[in-house]
Amino acid sequence: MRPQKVQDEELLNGMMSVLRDKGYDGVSLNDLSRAAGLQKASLYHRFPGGKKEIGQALLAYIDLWLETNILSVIADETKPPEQRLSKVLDNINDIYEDGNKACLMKAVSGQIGLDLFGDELNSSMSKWIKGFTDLASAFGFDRPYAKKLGHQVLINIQGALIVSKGMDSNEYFTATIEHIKSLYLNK
Amino acid sequence: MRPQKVQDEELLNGMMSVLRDKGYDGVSLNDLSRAAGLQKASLYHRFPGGKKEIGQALLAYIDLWLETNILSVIADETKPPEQRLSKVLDNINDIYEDGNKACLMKAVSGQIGLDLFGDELNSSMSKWIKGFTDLASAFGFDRPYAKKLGHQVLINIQGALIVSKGMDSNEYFTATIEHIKSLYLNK
DNA sequence: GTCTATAGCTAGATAGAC
DNA sequence: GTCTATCTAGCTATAGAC
Repeated sequence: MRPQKVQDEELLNGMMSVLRDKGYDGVSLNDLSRAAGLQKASLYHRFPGGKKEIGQALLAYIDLWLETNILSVIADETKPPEQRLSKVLDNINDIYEDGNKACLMKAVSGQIGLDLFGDELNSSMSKWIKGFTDLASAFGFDRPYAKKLGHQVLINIQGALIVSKGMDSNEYFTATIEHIKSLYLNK
Repeated sequence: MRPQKVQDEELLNGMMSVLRDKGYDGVSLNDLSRAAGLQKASLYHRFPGGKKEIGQALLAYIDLWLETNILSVIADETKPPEQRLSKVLDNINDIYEDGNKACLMKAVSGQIGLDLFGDELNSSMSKWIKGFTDLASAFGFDRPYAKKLGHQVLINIQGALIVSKGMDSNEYFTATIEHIKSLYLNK
């Protein structure tokens, strides 16, 4: 077996970046190939299903990030809820590079992306919402209000990323993270 | 002068719909041509600059909608602020079809769209924010809080549209419109 | 497993008839 | 002003050498 020139993680990270920047429709296999450090034909060896399979792999990769950096942190009942909130918001700042980097979910939310990845997108969003709903419950909010908070976290983050891009300033994202924190802390 | 087969408004409305659905990168001139009811070459007669000029025309068309249906409503001091709020939220529900239709600003918020239309996008978003900031001032909120509300309206609408698409349910959008209303009314 | 080369197609854009 | 026909470049995807 000839060894892989580029390991899975490095390859996925490179392609993830360019897919988030350009969106599923805007990114080409040449873009992905360059970002991965492999020729197009080699990408097809790793992902026989082509562009669609690459999209699925990246959505699965983000889903793993979500489980590790959001859901498992929230579910860790050995830590106080304030500490869990602080940690997940730090992780969110990291992955979105303080608001300068777009979200993969947005990148696949066009008509074609919904056709190809609708189920995966729905699943990831449901997990975000459920996680932040559970966190609100851990803070002691009643169930209806906890659900409202869960929705609002995802909505605010997605909206703040779009507005930060459009206004060419991450102040909107930064303020939104603080706003989310205050929603949980100001009882 | 041979008469136009399709009038400007009809043509722009058709192209606007498909551009919002597919995004700037995802929409083709064939798509736009079909939606406009004109052949590709005829589109180039109307818009010599091609796809880019069509994007600019549609952004200008939305800007006109924004002035008419949001900004001028908010600026109408002959009506009480509660009535202006109610009217602009109705108009927002209309243009986004109760959360089932994507936003043009999101459709051009990818890397290529930002390159081509960054200034126009920034200008439109600034107007949204300023409008809803002014509306908050009319409700009597102090300036810092009014600015915060202005940001939050745009962020919440953009986020709610993405989440509604991803979750395949407009309940998030509908709840967000109600949430925005409550932010202004609950002093 | 990776590569070069290329097939087959569709994209955006243009030429020229009417 | 609109149309059919076409150009070139880029796209996704594949073939086959190493």
